[in-house]
Amino acid sequence: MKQVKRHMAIMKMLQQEKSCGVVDLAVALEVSDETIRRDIKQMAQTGAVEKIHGGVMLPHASLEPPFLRRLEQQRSEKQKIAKLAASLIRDGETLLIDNGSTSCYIAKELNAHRNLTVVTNSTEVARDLCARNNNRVFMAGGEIRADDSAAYGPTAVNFAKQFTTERAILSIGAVHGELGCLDYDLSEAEFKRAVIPQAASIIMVADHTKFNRPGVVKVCGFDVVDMLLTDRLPPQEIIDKIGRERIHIA
Amino acid sequence: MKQVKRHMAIMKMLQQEKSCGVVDLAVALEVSDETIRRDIKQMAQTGAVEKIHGGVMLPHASLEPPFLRRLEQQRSEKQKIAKLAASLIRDGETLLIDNGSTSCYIAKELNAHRNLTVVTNSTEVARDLCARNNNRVFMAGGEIRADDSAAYGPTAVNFAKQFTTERAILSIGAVHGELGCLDYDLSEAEFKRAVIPQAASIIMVADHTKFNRPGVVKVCGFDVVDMLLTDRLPPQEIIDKIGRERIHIA
DNA sequence: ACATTCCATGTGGAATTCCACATATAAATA
DNA sequence: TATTTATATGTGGAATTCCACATGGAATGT
Repeated sequence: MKQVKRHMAIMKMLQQEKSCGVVDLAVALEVSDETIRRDIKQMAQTGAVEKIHGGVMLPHASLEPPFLRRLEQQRSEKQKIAKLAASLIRDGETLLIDNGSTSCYIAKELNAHRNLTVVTNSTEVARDLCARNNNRVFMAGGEIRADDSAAYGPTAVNFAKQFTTERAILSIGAVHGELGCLDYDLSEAEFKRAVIPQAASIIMVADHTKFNRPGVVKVCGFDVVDMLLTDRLPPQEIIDKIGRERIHIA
Repeated sequence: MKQVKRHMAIMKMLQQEKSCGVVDLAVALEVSDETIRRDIKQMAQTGAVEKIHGGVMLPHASLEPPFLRRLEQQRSEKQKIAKLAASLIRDGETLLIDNGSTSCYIAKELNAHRNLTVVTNSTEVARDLCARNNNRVFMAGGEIRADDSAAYGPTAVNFAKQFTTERAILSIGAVHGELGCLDYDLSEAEFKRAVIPQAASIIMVADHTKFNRPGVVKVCGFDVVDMLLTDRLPPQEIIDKIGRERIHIA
């Protein structure tokens, strides 16, 4: 069984059992204890699970399983994209970062940057960045969604609209050759639409599984996208619409 | 050397070294390895430090050392007060919880409660409670202070003023027989003053070290306090002012 | 097709952690 | 004061984790 499959399997088992032993997992997935330990180590680094002596458990007081699962999907691709994003950002910039699994990785990759000014609706991003390197963090208020512990709705939108930033980094749910940038959730889409005019440069981040997926809510066309950060070259029609020079492969 | 002293010593050493080995600590503090491990275990439960194989380190992306230190001071007292607070709260209540070390413990103790509606300016409290048991959490936005990752200022105040709750649970910095309830920070005091009229019942939480301390900013008199939760009986003049029946000892 | 490189996995020994029990010290009670 | 109770600390053995190295297989390049 492949590594990625195992990680998903471990996540699934954790939702039923809330904690699993290393030996049990090794037997169930037919690999050595040590391999399970290495799996666990990687997953713990991203915060998807928490290590305990002799096994794993879901993180103590943290995000809901659906979000944790999204965090694990295409993890290595998202981490590569995050590294690329971090390399584009210089110390002292002003950023708007919305909520999304890739955004969480970006926040972690920005751990060496200094004097950033960050506007976000994600408690994850806020907590990661505010305690570091003289950054300033402005967090949008509102009702915190249990799913991903981020704020949406008019309060969050109005808060974010106060700011003008050099860049906005947006995790997009789907990129479609005909329809442009789409999302699955209305609140998320509305938040993105509201902040797009506030940033001088729009950076979309999306791993390759987002290409030509069936999205639900339109966020924007390709014309507003200044950069698309991804892990593979998208289908030709998307390249034509965005322009090859604006697409950066991690 | 006493347990509490050791914990503080470990915190201090961590700020210089960022990670310490169990054996090194055991030698330095002249106790057995196992004792250090037990210390570490307790401290890790509160989130003050993070366990690693063979030692401890500061939590990956978390609060600043000053707040972590406050979290460790009078830990067992604060935990007792938190348990008492949790026992007073019933499922389904609406609460306002401000930021403070005791508040963080209260949020953790509320892990079994269901259907709570919580208004807070603390990302710690918000994250702890939003992912649990069908709670609804409303987080105040604004600039996030690096020290304790909570929001203060007019944005946070105006947000909180929208709500009316059954109880407000406030961590108070100092309780003075003459002056009433005081705080050390103007922003914190202003936030508390703003939310006091919004709650039907005001619960102050303060461990015994807060009694007759020299506070800086006045928050309110004793007349608005419906309950004082603490770990020891305060000096007589405070008892007279608040009324014995309103003081609850954990 | 072959060689090379890279990454995932398995293995054994050393270090570390956990657990149960014994002992010592402090706090509470009669 | 003496007795009890609770809490903190030390000890030894079993289980667990880490680390370095060896092996196998997949991807890449020539």
